[in-house]
Amino acid sequence: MTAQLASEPLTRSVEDYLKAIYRLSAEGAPVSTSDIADLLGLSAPSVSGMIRRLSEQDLLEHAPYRGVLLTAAGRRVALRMVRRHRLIEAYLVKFLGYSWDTVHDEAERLEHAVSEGLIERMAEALGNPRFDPHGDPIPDSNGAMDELVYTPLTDIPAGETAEIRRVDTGQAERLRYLEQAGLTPGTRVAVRRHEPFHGPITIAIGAGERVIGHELARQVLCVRPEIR
Amino acid sequence: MTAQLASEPLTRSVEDYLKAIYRLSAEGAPVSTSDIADLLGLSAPSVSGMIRRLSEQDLLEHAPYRGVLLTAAGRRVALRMVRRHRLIEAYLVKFLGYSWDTVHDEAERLEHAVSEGLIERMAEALGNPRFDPHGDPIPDSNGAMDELVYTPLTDIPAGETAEIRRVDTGQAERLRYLEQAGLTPGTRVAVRRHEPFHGPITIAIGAGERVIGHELARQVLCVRPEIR
DNA sequence: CAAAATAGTTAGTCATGCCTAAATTCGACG
DNA sequence: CGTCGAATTTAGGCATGACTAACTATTTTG
Repeated sequence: MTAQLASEPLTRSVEDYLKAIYRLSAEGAPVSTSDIADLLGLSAPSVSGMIRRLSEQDLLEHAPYRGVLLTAAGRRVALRMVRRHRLIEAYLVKFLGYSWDTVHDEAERLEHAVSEGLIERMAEALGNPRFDPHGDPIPDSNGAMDELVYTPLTDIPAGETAEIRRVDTGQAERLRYLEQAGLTPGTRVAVRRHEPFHGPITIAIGAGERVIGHELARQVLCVRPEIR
Repeated sequence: MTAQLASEPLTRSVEDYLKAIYRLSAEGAPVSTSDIADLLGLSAPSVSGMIRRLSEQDLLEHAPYRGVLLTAAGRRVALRMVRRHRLIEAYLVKFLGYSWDTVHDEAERLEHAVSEGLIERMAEALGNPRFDPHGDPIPDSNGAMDELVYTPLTDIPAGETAEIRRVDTGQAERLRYLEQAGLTPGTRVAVRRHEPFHGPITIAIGAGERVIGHELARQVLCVRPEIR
C-alpha cells in the first residue's frame, strides 16, 4: 500500500493534469506529451515541465520521449477527481435543474473547490448513485467503480435518447458507413421508430434522420442518460 | 456609472482582498495596510504590492501611508462575493445538513468557484432569501441589501440562541462589565429564563451561565440565526 | 538507410503573489 | 522642533506554472 501521508496540498493544475492523464490512459498504453497538451490546451513544453514535477512527487512515471504512466498514488488522485466531477454533475442535474449538456463546465471548476465532507453529503443526498447523468460510472471513495454497461442501439426503446460509446465491428465498410452517417462514439441520438420482425430502426441525429439495418444497429453500443 | 466592460477575470486573491477591504471599511474610514494584512494573514509588504495592482485596475483608491478606499467597481466585486458567500452558507445549511458554525470554510472556497448561473439557481431554490443563517443580509444581484435588524437580548425568547452584534451603551462601567462577562459582539448566547416584571434574564454562554439585569440586557443587541 | 518530418525536451522569459530585510514616512511627545 | 517608534513602502528573492525559441530524439518515408 503506497501511503500518502502528510503530502503537501495539490494545486488545481496538478489535479487537472492527473485527471487528463487518467482519461488518456484508458488503453493502458503510456500517454504522450502532446496528447496531454492537446487535451488541456497547453504548449508541449509546459506539459514537459509539469511531467518532471509530477514524477518527482511520484505521481507518475516518465520514460523520456516515451510517455507517462500514472503511479498508484497518481491514479488515486485522478479517481478522486473523477468521483467529484461525476457526483457534482449528478447533483446539479437532480437538484438544481441543470441539463445533461450544461453541467460540465460548472463541475470542472467546482471539483477543485469542494471538501471531502461536502462531496460525501452530496453523494448521500443523491442516494450514493453508481452512475452519473451521462451514464459514466462514479468511483467510490476507494476508487472502485462499476464497469459501464453498454446497451445495443436495438435495445433502446423508441422515444428515448442515448449516447453512442462503442461500435462493435471491425468491418471497414461498416465503420466507413457509420462514420459518414455521423454515428461515432460521443454522438447523441434519439430513437424514433423500430420496424417489427427485426426490421430497420429510425433514429434522429442532429438535424436529420437515419434508417439503420437491424444487424448493424445491434453493433452500435450506447449508454443512456439516466441517473441510476 | 463606472462600466466594467471586458475586464480580465479576477483571481481568487483579488476577490479575497476586495472582500476583506469591504468588511474593514464598515465605518467609511480608509482601511490600513496592516488591518488588511492581519485579516488575511499576510505580511504588510504583500498587501502593499497588491494595493498597487488593485489601484492600477481602478478597484480601489490609495493615498500612500493613508489607506485605501474601494471604488464603485471594487465595491461591486466585494458585494458580489458577499452575496455568494451568504447564499452558499444558506444553501449548505438548508439543503445539505451543515450547521451554522461549520459552513464558513466551505463557503470561503466555493464562493470563488461557482458561476453566476449556479448562484442564481441556489438563490431560487432557497426562495431568494434576504438574510443568511447568521442573520446577515444577502445583497441582491445589484449589490443592494437590507439593513440588519437588531433584536435586544430582552426580546429573545427563552430557549432560543442569538449572536451579540452591538452593545448600545457608552457607559464605560457597563462596557467593562460586559467585556469581562464575555458578552462582546460576535459571541453566541442561549437565553435560559426571563424573570417576570422586567426582572433579570439568565443566559448560557460557552460553558457557564450569567444573570443580566433587564436594563443592561436591553442594550445588548443581537441577531438570530434563522433563514428568513 | 539516410534525410525529412514529427515529437519531446531544454533554456530562458514572464506574470502572479508570496516572503524578508531595509528604507521611508508619519505622528506623538518631550 | 527634533527624535523615536510604529506603520508603510521599496528592493530584491522565490515558487508556480505558463510561454517561445532552439535543440535533440524518434519515426517515417523515399
